Amino acid sequence: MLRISKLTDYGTVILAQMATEPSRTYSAASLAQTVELPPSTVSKLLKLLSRSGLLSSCRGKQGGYRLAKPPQQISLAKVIDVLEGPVAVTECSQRSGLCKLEASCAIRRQWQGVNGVIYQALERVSLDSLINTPEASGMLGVKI
Amino acid sequence: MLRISKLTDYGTVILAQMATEPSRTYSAASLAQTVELPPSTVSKLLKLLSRSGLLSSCRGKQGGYRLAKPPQQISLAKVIDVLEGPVAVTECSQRSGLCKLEASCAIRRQWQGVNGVIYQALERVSLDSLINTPEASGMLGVKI
DNA sequence: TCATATGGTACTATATTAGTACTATATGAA
DNA sequence: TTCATATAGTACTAATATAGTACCATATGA
Repeated sequence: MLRISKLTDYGTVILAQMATEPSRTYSAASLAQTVELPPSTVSKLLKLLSRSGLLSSCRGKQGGYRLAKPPQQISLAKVIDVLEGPVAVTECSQRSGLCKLEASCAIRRQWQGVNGVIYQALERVSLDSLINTPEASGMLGVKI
Repeated sequence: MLRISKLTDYGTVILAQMATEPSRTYSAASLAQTVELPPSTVSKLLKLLSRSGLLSSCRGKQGGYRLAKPPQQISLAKVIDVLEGPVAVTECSQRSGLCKLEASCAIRRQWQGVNGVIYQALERVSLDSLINTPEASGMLGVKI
């Protein structure tokens, strides 16, 4: 499968929505309505994104969330990192000491190479390119 | 995280080991010993790999498993596909009808593009390159 | 002062993953 | 023929991770 979690997926949908009007402030409730997800789930995600600095927030009446940076400067790699931890295709590509096979493993370095390539691909995709690249084949300049 | 499962990871370790002597027949027990994993787990993986055609098997004395194809023809993408299902970074990149947001989702096509790039990277790595490319930076011809 | 909105935390339910055990079947050699 | 060896299939349990929800605290501005 090699899948990101549903919550991370939701997070990208929410951020992409916010990127359509980057200077606007969105309440959790209104975002939940537009992206058609449970308010509690959207709220949870917005809190996480805010705490990690991807969003800025304001409480009280007229409060809400907005992008802390321009959509060009927020990558999928960063979003994944914030919502589910660093991109690590295998245990050993995150940091050493996690996998007990490490010492005898013959292919650790190779997996790290693969991980690097995948990370780069995710880093090249910004919120901006997410909403302004209608063709899937236009992503990353690669034919699929 | 964006991680493959531990079992899939183990699978690549086992297959890489088998690729060092592609024509040899390995018993589950001997493989378990060399890769330092529980025999029952190794056995489970070998059964799965055999059933899906990546390995051929022979029962009885002197029996065991061997690669069904040359190491150059077995890719990480295929191994992942066999052990945990098709590479699908998001629900919607596997096939339509899985994600309820599909109709209104603005970024589905973009995720499919990202998925395609990742799939290609995994398809370019064969068991052969896994054991014959000591430098992580040599993987896929990309600097990391 | 009060409705609105985020901040933090804790909890529960569900799903997935990992690991193990057991029985059946095939092979080859003594 | 017998028996040790080895895979085939299945089912089960335990552990972990994920998803979803609820509650109360705190800040804001009309």
